[in-house]
Amino acid sequence: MGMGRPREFDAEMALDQAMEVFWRHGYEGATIAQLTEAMGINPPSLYACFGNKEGLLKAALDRYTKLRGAWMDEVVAAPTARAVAERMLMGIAEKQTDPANPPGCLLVQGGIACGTGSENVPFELAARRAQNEDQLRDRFVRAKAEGDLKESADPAALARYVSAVSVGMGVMASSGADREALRQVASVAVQAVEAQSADRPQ
Amino acid sequence: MGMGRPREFDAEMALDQAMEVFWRHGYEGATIAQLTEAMGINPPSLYACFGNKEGLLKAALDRYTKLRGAWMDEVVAAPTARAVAERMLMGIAEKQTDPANPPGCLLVQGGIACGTGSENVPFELAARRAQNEDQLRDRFVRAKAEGDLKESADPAALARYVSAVSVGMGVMASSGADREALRQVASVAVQAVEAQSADRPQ
DNA sequence: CCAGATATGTAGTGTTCGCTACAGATGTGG
DNA sequence: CCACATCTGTAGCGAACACTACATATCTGG
Repeated sequence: MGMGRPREFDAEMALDQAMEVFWRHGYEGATIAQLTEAMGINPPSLYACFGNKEGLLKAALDRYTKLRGAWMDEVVAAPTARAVAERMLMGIAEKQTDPANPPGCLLVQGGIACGTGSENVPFELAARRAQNEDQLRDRFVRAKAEGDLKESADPAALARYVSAVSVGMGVMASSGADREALRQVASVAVQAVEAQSADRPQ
Repeated sequence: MGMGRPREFDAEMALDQAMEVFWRHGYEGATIAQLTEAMGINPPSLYACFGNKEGLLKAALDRYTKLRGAWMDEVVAAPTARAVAERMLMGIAEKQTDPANPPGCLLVQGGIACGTGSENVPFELAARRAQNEDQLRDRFVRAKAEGDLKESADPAALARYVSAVSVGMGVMASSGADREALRQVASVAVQAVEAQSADRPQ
C-alpha cells in the first residue's frame, strides 16, 4: 500500500492565485478555466485538492483571513478605541488600493449577490466579515471597561459601524476610488468614534 | 405603412419585476429564464424591448434611480447637514430592510465584481452611486456656505463618507442585518457629521 | 380587405459552464 | 520488480447560458 504520486504544485501558491481571481471577478464571475490557468494546474488537480469550486473559494477565504488576521491583531492592539478605529480604517485605505492586489476586499468582491445554486456564498463571506466585527466589538467592550469610551457608548454598535465603513470603502475602492479619497472617508469616520470617547484629562 | 402589433405587456411593470430579480441575484446571477418568468414575457419580447441583458439592467437602473430620486430630493431638503445625513442614513436603514424589496441596495447588489464580458456593469452601478454622492456634496457645499458646517469641513469628503456608509449598510442588510442594527450604524455615523457642524447658538 | 409593420410563442442555435472518465505517469511498501 | 495508491494531462461529458430564426398573430394606413 504505497502513498501514491506526490502533488507537483504548491497548494498555498496556487491558492494565492485563485484568491486573486475570485477577488477580481467574484465567485460566479471566476471560471474554472481562469482559475486553473492562474494556478498553473489542470482541472482534475483542482478538484482532487479542493473538491469543487466552492471548496476552492472557502480555502481561498481561509488563506485570506489568515493573512489578514495578523494585521487585525495589530489593529486591536492600538491603545484606545479611537486609535483602533483610525489604525483599522487608515490601514484599509492603504490595503484596498494596494496595486499588488485587486482593489477592494475579497470578503466583499467575492460575491454579494449570487445566482441559484450559490446562495450560500454571500453568507459565507458575511460570516468571515462578522469575525472581524466580533474582534472589534470585544476590543471596544474592553475600551469601555477601561473608561476609554463613554458610559453611553455601545461597543457592538461601534464595531458594526466601523465594519460597515470598511465595507463601504471596499466597494468604493473596487470602483476606482483612489487612496486619498479613502483616507478622507476614514478620517471623517474616525470622528464618530471620537465622539463616543470619554473626555480624557489633558 | 401600419404601426404594427401593439405590445401586450406593460414595460414599467415588467421592469419592476426585472429590477427585483437583479436586486436579489445580481447581474450575472440573474438568468434570462428567471427574468422572463418574473416579467411574464418570453425572451423575444425582452430582446425586442430592451436589446439585451445589459440593456435590461440599464433600464432597470434608470427606473430604480428615478424612484429613488424623489426620496433623495426629500433628503437634501433637510434643514442642516446633520439632518441631511440623519434623514439619509435612517431612511436607508428602513428602505434596505423593507420586506417589500430584496434586502440591500440594487446599486450594490447589482454587481460589485463581474466576469469577463461584463466588466462595465460594476462601473455602471458606480456611476449611479456617484450621482447620489454629487447631490450630497452640493448640499454640503451649501451647508458650509450657510455657516452650518465648520470652515475646516470638506463637503466632498463628507459626501463620500455618507455614501460609503450607505453602501456598507446595504451590504450588511443583504447579508441579514436587521433594521435595528442598521439604525445603530446610522446613529453612530451621523455623529461624524455632527462633529463637522458649526457650534450653533442655543 | 389588403399591404406593411411590429409583437408574440415555439423551439431551437452555438457557446460556455462546472465537472469528470480515463489512461498514463510517479510515487511507496513488500 | 510487483501490487497498490495517488496525481496529471487530454479530452469531453451533460446542463445551462444568452440569444435568435421563424411562423403566426395583431395592429395601422390606404
